Amino acid sequence: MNYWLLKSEPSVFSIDDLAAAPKQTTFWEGVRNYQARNLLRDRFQAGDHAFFYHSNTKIPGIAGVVQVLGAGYPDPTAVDPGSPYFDAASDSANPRWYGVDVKLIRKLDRFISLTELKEPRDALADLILLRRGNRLSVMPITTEQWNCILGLE
DNA sequence: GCCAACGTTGGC
DNA sequence: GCCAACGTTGGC
Repeated sequence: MNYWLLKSEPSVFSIDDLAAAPKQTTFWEGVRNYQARNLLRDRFQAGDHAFFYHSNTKIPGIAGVVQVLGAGYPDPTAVDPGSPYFDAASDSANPRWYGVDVKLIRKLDRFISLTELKEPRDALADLILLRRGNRLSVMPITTEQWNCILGLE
């Protein structure tokens, strides 16, 4: 059982989009960064939990909690020429990009903004999200960090 | 919209 | 393998 944080731009796919999706489930597609890919491919397991983070928006922050439904598997959008995530250099016989299925557990009662997460707090001092220059869109969260953030809610 | 920080590409 | 150029991310 692992904890993660998944970033999404709400203008592309928001927590409300997930809430409105069939079975409140979606394939987490379009991740095109190798470090994030390695996590999706090698570390994600059924039953893991993740925060749904809204990035690149007016008030960035954590909007909800999702459950990982299974291990990562190849991202079909990588080999779909019609997809905005198409990667001409990828190859379905030797997949380069991975994603996972996730299901909404719940929207947070109270949105936790990045500003609030940045308030000095020992438990979140090492949160990857807060590292200077961090751009990872899929990152691990420790149990302590997870509990601390849920405690803020 | 700006731009700092970062990742990737490709010439050499 | 180096590194300049370029493209992207994402907070502000």
